[in-house]
Amino acid sequence: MRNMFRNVEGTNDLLPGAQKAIVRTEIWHHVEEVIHQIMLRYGFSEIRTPILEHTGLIARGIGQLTDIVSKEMFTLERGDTSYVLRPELTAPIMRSYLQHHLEQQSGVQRLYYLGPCFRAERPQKGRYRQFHQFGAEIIGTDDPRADAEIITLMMEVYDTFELTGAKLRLNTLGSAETRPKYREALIEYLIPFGDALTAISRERLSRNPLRILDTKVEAERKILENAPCLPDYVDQESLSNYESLKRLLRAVEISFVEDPMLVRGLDYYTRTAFELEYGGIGAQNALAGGGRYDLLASAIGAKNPVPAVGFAAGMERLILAMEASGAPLPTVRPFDIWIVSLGETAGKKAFEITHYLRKSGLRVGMEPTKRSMKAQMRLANRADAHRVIILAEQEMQTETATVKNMLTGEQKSIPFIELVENLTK
RNA sequence: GUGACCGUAGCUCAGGUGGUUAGAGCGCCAGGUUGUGGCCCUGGAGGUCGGGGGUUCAAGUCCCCUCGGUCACCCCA
Repeated sequence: MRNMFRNVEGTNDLLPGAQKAIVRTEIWHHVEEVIHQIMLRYGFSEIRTPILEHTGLIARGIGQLTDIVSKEMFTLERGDTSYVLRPELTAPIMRSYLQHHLEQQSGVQRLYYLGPCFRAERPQKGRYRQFHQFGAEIIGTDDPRADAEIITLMMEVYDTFELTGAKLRLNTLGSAETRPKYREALIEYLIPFGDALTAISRERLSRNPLRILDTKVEAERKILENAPCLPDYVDQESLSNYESLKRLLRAVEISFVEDPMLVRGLDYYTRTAFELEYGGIGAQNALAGGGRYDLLASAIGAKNPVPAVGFAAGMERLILAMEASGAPLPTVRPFDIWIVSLGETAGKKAFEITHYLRKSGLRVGMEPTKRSMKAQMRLANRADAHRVIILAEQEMQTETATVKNMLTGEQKSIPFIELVENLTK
């Protein structure tokens, strides 16, 4: 044990039958499958981009001064090129959209994704160095109906998993033109408090003052109660878009709370910003977040602006929340048949029968060992097999298989040639 | 990056003030049924007590260092 390698800090091995849902492969299969189905139903198509991207894309897309870029990236150098393990997927998807000229396709693009991301943060509950995000983007329109559609899609996922008690928070960040005005007003308001702010907030005051808004420090929250309100500084068009969005959400009975303090940690967001919050999965309580990012395309080199809106969600946090809330988790499909054999000739026959039963669609198990019948029966029982086929000397002589129903204990003999037909009917 | 707590069998954990061959439950394997599971009974395998150093006649137990884990700050999905 002591000298063995172990998985890298902040990463997880997913195992079959694991106790904790978050590392159990069966749960992941189920959750992924449901997400694919929902995305399909909402008219979104899957996009898969590489895990490796150029560092420059991420730095320019997400913003040089953001925490993600300034201290949380896994970068690797090779020759004189710098690569990064993607910390999120919105920038890579916009890169791919631009690179492949998806704007030339008819209509807006509805894309979704699901895959691993990497951030070099200190791991804790709900936060890992390799984690998995799924999300969706609507690229090519600034219509508030797209914003509403993204939010309804996101909510549909959590509804489907019967997760109740999540809180949707909503805000508008305004346009690229009005944001600086609010920024100045906020700085002006906060400067007199000087020492009352934490060191971190004082630092952010010059670099990224909006982030102070979602501080957890009680004293700072109190100071912020009378701070200038973001929506008051927002331009007329953003405001009317925001009103439209709220009307659309109310029309389809999506409940939300407006939170003028809500901001996002990535630079590319404008106008709509939202977050889905859930207590009970530790300090990392954001299940998903997103918003409009009309500036991203330009930031990474597009000639013309490309309006877009999307959400990103954490798989681990979703599973953690499902587990915490007692939402139903999938069970493992039991075996239809388990094959038990004694002796060499019966063993060969067992292999053959296993093969043909599997070809006919049944889930069939057997263990290629020479263990006792008792031991093999125990395995069958543990695999939750409905029926067991027993093959030993007697069966080989009569060319019939003994088939035992594990629920009733009842046994019958079935000739080898009728076996597949008999068991599949 | 900072801090707190925790590292004893595969898993969950017991092991007052340091003292003979380190324990339990679950799990695993085998036997109780010369070819039959679940329940029960019996037995067995499995541990350099995270690692290193120190104090001591004696350390799982005390001290130091180190590695690992968990949670929190921060940040965000």
